[in-house]
Amino acid sequence: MDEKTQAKFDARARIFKAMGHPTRLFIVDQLARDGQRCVCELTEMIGADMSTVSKHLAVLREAGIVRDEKKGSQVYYALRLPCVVNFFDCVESVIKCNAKAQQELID
Amino acid sequence: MDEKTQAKFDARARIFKAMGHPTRLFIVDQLARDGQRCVCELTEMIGADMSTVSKHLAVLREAGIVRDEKKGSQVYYALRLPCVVNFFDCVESVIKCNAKAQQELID
DNA sequence: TGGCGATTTGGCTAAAATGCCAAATGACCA
DNA sequence: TGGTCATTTGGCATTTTAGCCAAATCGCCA
Repeated sequence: MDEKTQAKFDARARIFKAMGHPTRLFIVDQLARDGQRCVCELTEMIGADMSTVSKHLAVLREAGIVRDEKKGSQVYYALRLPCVVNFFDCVESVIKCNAKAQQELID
Repeated sequence: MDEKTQAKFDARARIFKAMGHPTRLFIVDQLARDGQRCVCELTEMIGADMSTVSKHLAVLREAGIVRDEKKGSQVYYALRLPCVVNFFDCVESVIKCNAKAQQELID
């Protein structure tokens, strides 16, 4: 694999890696539904330490998946590109397909 | 986050995590193009140890993204659901959007 | 200005992911 | 059957991630 190809797949992988955590996917899902949420709202929904949620948000931000906007002392996050939601349909198909294959092993 | 929600996002995250590595994305891309490839072909394209490639393929297989088929002494891998390729369009948009934002910082 | 609430950052430990080598397994052919 | 090629598995060192606490920032209002 040449250097350019490597760089291309590195960049792509960074996006997937950023989505590859249940808490971060939950955040993406929430933002897709509600448009925007502040850190404290997300923290309450998730039920983890706020510093943990803040770090997850930083991962998403650094990957370019979300953007942040300060409003007074609060910081609101929103999806930068709504298309990331399209991922979920296919992911659900994979999960369904997995479940079906599991079932067939049992039958 | 209740237990059921947690499980749902765990399952989703597993798929993204499996795609979250440049070598594995390269494999997915190749399989999307060529339909199927054996381990030795992929190993040569990637230029890593065959055991490393085999382990990456195992990650994709366990996530349900690829399936394997033995043909004699070789093992061919293929995408289980072609829709995963749709991911790439949006990922490219995010990358383009990131590049644009970077550019604007410089200007 | 002092203090409070919201958020981020630093630091630390435990867990998971990577990638190589070496060894085991499996299929095939002489 | 012995040998060889393709693949997987085990083991190990190194790096990266995750999540908590404590401390530092930042904005705002009395």
